[in-house]
Amino acid sequence: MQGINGKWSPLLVMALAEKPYRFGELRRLVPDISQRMLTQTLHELQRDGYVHREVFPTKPPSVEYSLTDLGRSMFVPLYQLVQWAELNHHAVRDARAAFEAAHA
Amino acid sequence: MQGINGKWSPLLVMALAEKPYRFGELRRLVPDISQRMLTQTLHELQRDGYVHREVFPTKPPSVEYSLTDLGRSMFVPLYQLVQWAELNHHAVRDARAAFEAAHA
DNA sequence: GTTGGCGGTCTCAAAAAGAGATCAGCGCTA
DNA sequence: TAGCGCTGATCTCTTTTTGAGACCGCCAAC
Repeated sequence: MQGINGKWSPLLVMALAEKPYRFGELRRLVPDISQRMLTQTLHELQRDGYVHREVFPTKPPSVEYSLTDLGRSMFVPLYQLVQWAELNHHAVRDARAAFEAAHA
Repeated sequence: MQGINGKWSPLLVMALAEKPYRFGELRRLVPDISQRMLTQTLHELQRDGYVHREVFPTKPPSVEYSLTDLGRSMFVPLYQLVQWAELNHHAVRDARAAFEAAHA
């Protein structure tokens, strides 16, 4: 499991799978991510070839991030895992509640 | 993506998918994990219902960890992602090398 | 009687993450 | 023309997480 480490990388890949987004849009789209971690995580995703970064010379300059072919190909199995999580998060919640009840 | 956070959880789930293991076996099986993180991660996996912990009153007592049904069901999409990573780690390596060459 | 494996816990240093201020450049408005 | 805000970052400071390693009681083997 290299590259998709950290809790933010998968969220960003999932967001960018829909369509390219700009920095500020991602910031609003991914809740609770700090500007610092957004910069840093996007940089790593770009370095590892998952994400393409393009600067448009508007005023002020805007920066668009999009998935590369590699990023899109990872989205396929990543999406399966996210689907599983959405189907089963209730089971995790129940297990956690039962566990904490047992250890009261 | 709840529960499978941290870099150790997926590795432990992958290991336990093969068969149940004891604490010391997991320690040897998962390279570079510290005893501290192994204890802590197994505890979280148990709390969230992915892993079952059973103590056998041998001498000294042995503790066996195994996947629950929930854990096994997560293994399915997790395995897909690991497969993808194994097929594409070279692309990531190449991208990283190219990136660092460009920013030399 | 000393050594070693077992499954952990405790302490302390290092690394990572979060919060918030700051930056330059330009458009807008007062 | 003086302020204000938006852009995508970066810098500093604090808090959280992780890693490294010592230590624990128990017992079996040597």
